[in-house]
Amino acid sequence: MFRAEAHLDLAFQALADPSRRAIVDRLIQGPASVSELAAPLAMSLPGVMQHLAVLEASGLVVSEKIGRTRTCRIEPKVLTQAEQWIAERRALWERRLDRLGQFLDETKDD
Amino acid sequence: MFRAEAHLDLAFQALADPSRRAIVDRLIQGPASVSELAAPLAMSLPGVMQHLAVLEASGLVVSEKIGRTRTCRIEPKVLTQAEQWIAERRALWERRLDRLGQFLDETKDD
DNA sequence: TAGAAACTAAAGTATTCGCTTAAGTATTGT
DNA sequence: ACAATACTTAAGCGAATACTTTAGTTTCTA
Repeated sequence: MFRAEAHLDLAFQALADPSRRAIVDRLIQGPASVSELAAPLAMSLPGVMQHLAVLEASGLVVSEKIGRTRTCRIEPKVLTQAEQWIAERRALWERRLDRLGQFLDETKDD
Repeated sequence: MFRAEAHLDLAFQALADPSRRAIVDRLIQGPASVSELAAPLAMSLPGVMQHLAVLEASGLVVSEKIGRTRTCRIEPKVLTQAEQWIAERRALWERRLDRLGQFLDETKDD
């Protein structure tokens, strides 16, 4: 059974962890190696690798290995999809509030 | 130890589950009781309650019990904060691409 | 006032998550 | 060739998740 929104599960799940958001933050500045990403995190290298695996599975990050170093970079498409899911809901919510306010205005003289 | 971004952990974590996103989707249309939220979900009522607890803990949803029914509604503030976290990163990424393109333009005549 | 309705609390379970340490495998510099 | 560098794999472990069933409590309604 396939769900169309399954990629949003992975994206939001990936963003739910502060270490992974820190990695995204770093990669926003530009590509980085695994060790560069690991340096500021109080964690073993395999721990960082596992976070990277989650980020890659979600499509937020892509990487390529050249020689002995793997270079990671942001793939903004999924970031945009997650943003849009929220933006659409917020827009719907605001539109509903508008209709509600309009209704109250129209019926306030009774 | 308190982290300023801890509420983002909870917000993204809450949004990472399809049942919880379905609840948010429903509440965007307007307030609903627990049973109304549970009806479309293939899950026991306590299961739905647990999802609601996660949503309330994240601040995405608030609820109030009147008589024997609890009415839930969306609280859009946290939704907006999550959206903004992503929007800021995407903006930074695009700004970086712009600078990169500009640099390449300025140095292309060699 | 008895019973149905709407939720709530508690406990159990299988799976997943976020780490760890230990032991690899390639690549690269001397 | 040898050692250092940069990652990778595997296994293990405690805590958190996502449910379940069972057994309540409170509040309405006939």
